[in-house]
Amino acid sequence: MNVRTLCLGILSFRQMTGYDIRKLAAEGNFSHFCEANYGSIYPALSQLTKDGFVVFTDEVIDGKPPRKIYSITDEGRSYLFNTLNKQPGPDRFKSEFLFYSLFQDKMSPEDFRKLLVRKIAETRDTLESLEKANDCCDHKPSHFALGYGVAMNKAVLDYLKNYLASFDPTQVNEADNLSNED
Amino acid sequence: MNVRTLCLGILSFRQMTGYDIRKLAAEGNFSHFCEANYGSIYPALSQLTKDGFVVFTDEVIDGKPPRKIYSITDEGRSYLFNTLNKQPGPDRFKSEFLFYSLFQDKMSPEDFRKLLVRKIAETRDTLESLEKANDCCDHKPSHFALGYGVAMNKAVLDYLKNYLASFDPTQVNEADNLSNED
DNA sequence: TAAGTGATATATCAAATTGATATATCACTT
DNA sequence: AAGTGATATATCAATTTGATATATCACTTA
Repeated sequence: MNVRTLCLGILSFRQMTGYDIRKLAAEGNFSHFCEANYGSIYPALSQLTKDGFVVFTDEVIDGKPPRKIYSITDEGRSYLFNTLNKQPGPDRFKSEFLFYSLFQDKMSPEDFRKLLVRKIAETRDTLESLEKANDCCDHKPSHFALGYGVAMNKAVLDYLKNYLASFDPTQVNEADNLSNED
Repeated sequence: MNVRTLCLGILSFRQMTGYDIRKLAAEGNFSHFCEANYGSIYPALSQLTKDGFVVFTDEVIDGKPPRKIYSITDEGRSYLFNTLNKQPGPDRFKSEFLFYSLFQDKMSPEDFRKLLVRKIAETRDTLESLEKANDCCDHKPSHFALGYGVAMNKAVLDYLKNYLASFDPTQVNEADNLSNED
């Protein structure tokens, strides 16, 4: 699935700017199962416009910077649902943290413990953000995806906490004082 | 983390060919937390050779196709461990399946059920492969990474099974007859 | 024994994507 | 008045993907 389909999918919910799409796809709760940046979103929107799958209106309000508000067309909608009839590709999971963990025995125990503590804090933040989104959101299909993320991150958090406990039983709650924003 | 660091890390365990690296990084149990293809691995190995971080010997055995066997150098090792001292980037998770699931209410229940059943089979296969690798492997740090994958996939499998049950209680075990290889 | 299939192995390349950066306006605080 | 951070569009080098080309070897099958 490419960024064009991603944009089309997001625009099928409501019209918005490229900036909005990027926020959903790189920071918002969409970002937990897809990703995209300006460098791929803006070209994708140009291509989709050329193909007639989206249209945009130039919003020029005096005293405000101009925006392009994109909406999906009927052709875009049928192209999207056609794509959705194909088999989805496999999930992709990449973890630099796990790669680092392979060299655990080449680091000082102290360094690896720090890595663990940081990861626990990061996972807890992700989990909280997903749970919060799940509470707020009233779009039923989104609950399924958010719940998937919650289940996954809960399992990971448990796993990491147990490992930290076995690693150094006195320090289990240190991650409580660390936020992702550091 | 780029493919150069990935290659360096893999070569720090033992010398091997580009083909071997690709197998580990795209099909083997490494593939569960990092990914790479020929198109990035071979250029990476060229660059690493130019930088003096790896060296290769041309293995020319008569009656066998020639191979380039890459090994990490001392400079490569210190460059690697230097990289490993930096903070790892966040985990990345992308799921075309979850993106599709957002349009659940735009599909027939039958189509979405098929998607679910397939995903359950896929997850079960991944889980089995990780558990098997965990049993065979005697490299301690790898157990941590494999266990992480096991925990994650177990949670996902449970979640999907429960959802399928609530979706259609009579069909929970249908996924048992489906393998990933279809 | 000849043909075919699948694994091993290196390599390249167009297309897609990332990650960073440039530019500019607006809202808000200091 | 200056500075910070959010909004917004856009571009681009570097990286990566995904596909393909080429060739050999091991194995099975006809």
